[in-house]
Amino acid sequence: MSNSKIRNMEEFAAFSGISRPTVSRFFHDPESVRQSTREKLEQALKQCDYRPNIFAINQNRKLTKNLGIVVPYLADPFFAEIARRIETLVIAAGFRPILLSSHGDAALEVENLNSLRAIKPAGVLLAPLGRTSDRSALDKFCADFPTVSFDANIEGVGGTFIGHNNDQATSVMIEYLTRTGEPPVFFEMRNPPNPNAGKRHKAYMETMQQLGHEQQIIQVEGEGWELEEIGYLGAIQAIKGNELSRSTVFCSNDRLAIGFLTAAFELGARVGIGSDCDLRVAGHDNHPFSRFTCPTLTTISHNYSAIAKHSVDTIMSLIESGERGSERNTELFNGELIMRASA
Amino acid sequence: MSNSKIRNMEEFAAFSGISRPTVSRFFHDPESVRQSTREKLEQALKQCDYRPNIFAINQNRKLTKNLGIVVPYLADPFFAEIARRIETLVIAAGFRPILLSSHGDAALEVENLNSLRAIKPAGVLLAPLGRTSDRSALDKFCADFPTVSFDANIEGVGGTFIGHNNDQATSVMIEYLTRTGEPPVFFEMRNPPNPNAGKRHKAYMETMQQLGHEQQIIQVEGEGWELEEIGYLGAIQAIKGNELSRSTVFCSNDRLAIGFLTAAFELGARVGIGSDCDLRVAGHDNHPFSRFTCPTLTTISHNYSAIAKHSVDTIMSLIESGERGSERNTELFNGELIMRASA
DNA sequence: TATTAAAATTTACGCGCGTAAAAAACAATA
DNA sequence: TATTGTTTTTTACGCGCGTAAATTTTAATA
Repeated sequence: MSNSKIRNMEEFAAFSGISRPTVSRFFHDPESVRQSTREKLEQALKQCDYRPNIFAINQNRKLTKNLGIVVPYLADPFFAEIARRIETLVIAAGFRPILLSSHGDAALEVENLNSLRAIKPAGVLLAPLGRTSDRSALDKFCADFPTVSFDANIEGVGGTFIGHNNDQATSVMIEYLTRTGEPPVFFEMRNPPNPNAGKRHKAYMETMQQLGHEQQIIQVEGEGWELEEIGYLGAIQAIKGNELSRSTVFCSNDRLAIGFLTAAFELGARVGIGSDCDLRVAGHDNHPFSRFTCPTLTTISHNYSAIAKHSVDTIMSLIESGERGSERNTELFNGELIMRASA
Repeated sequence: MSNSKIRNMEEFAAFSGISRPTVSRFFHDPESVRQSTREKLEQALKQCDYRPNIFAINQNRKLTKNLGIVVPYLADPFFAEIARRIETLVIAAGFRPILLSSHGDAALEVENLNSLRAIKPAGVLLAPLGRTSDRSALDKFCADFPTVSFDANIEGVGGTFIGHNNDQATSVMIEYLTRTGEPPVFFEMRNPPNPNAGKRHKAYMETMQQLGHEQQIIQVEGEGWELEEIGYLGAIQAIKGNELSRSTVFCSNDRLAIGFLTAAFELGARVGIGSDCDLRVAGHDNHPFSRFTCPTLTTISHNYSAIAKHSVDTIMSLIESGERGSERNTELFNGELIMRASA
């Protein structure tokens, strides 16, 4: 490599012997220049490590290559996992992912969207907080930028929603639990932060009714995203207080279930599918940690890869078409029963 | 709010009745303009929602307000947790955090640093991958930007390192385990991805020798960051193969310990501190999930808040002083014993 | 009121690149 | 070789803002 004192595109153009506008086109899309020109430029690139200034690019282009990803709580491995998959796909599509977490805070969610405004994203993949979200702020944002929402569905927000089929998943789990034992009690938060909880509640009620079983719901108190702790405290109370009419428990999500297992273990209740067990506990999500609970957690998995892929594909086609995705589509992917030791 | 068709600083200056250079100074530092001027501008801001174009700002300022944060594996709740704390502090300091995860991949780590180069960060907080990192790439980066490394210490990389005192933490745990029972066997990966593992190994050897106890180390196979799985498989083998010379196990980190607990549970080995238990298992890190394992995991906690705060403080003072932090300082924070049920 | 220091304004230039229009060079046909 | 369509070059402007220098206004002091 020669002395790499190339400071801008002007100098690089001079160095490579190609005019600056052509160089500019080359960096925008290498296929848009003649092959012989492309080879010259690639050759020149090897001899000095010039990179176009990203700020100057974004300032002047109407369409940036920035793609915002907003998740409600990145410290939750579930979101970390799906964000990781999405990031990878976004990079592969030639875009720059900007990953932001709302840390469970509605004000920060709005702040994140404002941050994104400033970098003129080509599109945004948004997993909203849900109940606590500032709807009008989300609405405004979706009107200004191509947005695809995933995971949490807030009615009317965003063009397309890509998510998990809570109805199907819930009914599959109930049927499995019933066939292998008895219908479950449903264990959930009274005020869940995430909208999926409401769907699962409804699905439980309907499925149980269809199957002709009595519904029982245990709603635990607690606010925020410390779901394991909330599940733990609620389970202690439910078990100690003999609130469970049956010995099979279907938790609204895996994090609550993890807390439930901790409580059961502490109280000496044996959890598992065997006849020597006191309780069966199932979860929902296939949380990355559910493989390592004691006992391992029977759960329903999201179709992570399909949701990630479809979300990215959708936002890409929205970006290409130049639309906002005004007509509201909803695409749901079925869950998959993961049979483990806990139920 | 009046019609907010303000498109740039020029128009906003006209709207507010203040000259553009003064407006520019105001956005850079509100304290740098006279109070009466400040009030006028704040008033104007309420009537239209103008924001300076961040690309134009960064293009023209030599010093941006961008602060890069690079972690090796964001899907690990440990890093998610520390990243969350750091992000919050960075925002409070008036900087824009850019959080990047290397997803356990050395090539992506280099790619992340290149991405950061493009946005001319004022400084970077870097938790390197460790063993697999491209040292020369990291070195180059640190020479070009003020960098503070945290969590994983690669000798000679970066100016200042802020981390966890593995020596102190390890010896505290060994002493605790010994006093309440017997000295531990050490359970670790043969090829750990993270440099802390090496320090802990060394600290175990030295402390055991000092206390006059026989050292026993179990090294499990496996590559990558799926630590729970690696710990699980290794524990199955160790327990089944009767490889444990003592019944007290000190795992190199909590994620391995979580896998160990899963294995022990599956094999019917009772883990806990009581005399009716077969095994005692301790971890290291106070991983967010260690409170919810079965049994809950006795561990040594990092001083998360101190490490986060000190890392941010250090990079801020580096940025202010305009130095690269060439002299190599190392600051370690002591761990804290967290006594739970597993040991 | 005169003096002085501080703050704001005016004017003007530059950052690094996108992009449009016209002219020139090139490649592929007839 | 002439013709035609494609690619590149030349020229020129603009994006939105930082920033420097000189000037004017304002506020604080004597």
